[in-house]
Amino acid sequence: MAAYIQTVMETRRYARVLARLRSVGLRPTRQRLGLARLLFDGGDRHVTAEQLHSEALEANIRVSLATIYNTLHQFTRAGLLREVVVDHGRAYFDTNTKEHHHFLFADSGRLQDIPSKGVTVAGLPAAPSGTTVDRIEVIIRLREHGSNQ
Amino acid sequence: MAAYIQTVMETRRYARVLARLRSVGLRPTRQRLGLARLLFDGGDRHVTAEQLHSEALEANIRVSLATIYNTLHQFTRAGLLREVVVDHGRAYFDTNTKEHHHFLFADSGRLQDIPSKGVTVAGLPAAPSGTTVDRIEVIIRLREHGSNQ
DNA sequence: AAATAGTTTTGAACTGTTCTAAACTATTGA
DNA sequence: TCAATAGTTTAGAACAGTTCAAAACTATTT
Repeated sequence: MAAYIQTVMETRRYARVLARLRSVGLRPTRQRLGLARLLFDGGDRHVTAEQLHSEALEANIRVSLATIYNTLHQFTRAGLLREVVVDHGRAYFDTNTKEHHHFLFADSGRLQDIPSKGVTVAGLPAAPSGTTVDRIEVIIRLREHGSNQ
Repeated sequence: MAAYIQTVMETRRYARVLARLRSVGLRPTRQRLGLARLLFDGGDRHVTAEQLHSEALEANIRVSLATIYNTLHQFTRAGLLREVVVDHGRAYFDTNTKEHHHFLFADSGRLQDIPSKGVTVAGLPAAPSGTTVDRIEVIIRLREHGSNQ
């Protein structure tokens, strides 16, 4: 019985992911389905391309790194992900696409959503003429104690 | 007379830059003096390593790119510069080391200080235990009109 | 089932940055 | 003033993350 329920759930998930890809005009290929499952099944998360790649391989989803990059960018363009800018040329992709901000653990480079809903940025000047605000990113850079410098 | 005044001013500037380097314990080498002049004579500015390198060459300050990187990091460690994090692994160094924020022109990658003094971030949660806030960075990502996509 | 349009792959290329070891230079103190 | 030293600079190789190009493959359309 447990196995049966498991199967039903899998089918549901599959259908959901599939619909999601269709709705943004991306063919539901084996790779994209697999990656979407890793990204969107479960809570919000942040991944780098490299991280997602190893996860995929561990989960027996055979994908090249180039496809990881393609897919992350396609998903981002489709609004399914949001790219977050952090140091040393490492891009994070965040499954939480709502306006929100981040803690950055400086030493480890790890990124974490800021839970509070109440964060606001006040006193901003108008966007320079000829431009519009795309989005506001607040990064709170943290220093971890113990392992100083 | 004009030439004389010019000379006096140059001497002053030189002395100031030199004192600055000494005060942070860096030997005033030809390269560091030259770069410091480019960075700190005149208003606040943002540069990438590459930019500063070409500027230096144009100004007949012969420096290797490796030294540019070394110097930018040394100056940053000494609190003379502040590193600002922007996309695609391009680091900007900002001569304005006071707490302030940035406009990022998405298309060109150009960075601009936010003039307003009044910007505040409210409603932040406490730093996770074991960490302290190093600094808060607000980046307002702008889309430029006309050249869409 | 064939034609097509879109996707994936490998591997090379590219960019920004760091590293290494040798050459060089400012500082110290005899 | 000169030699010893400690710190600095350099060229070039190495590296990491990312993008690109072209051929092989696959979903979709007919």
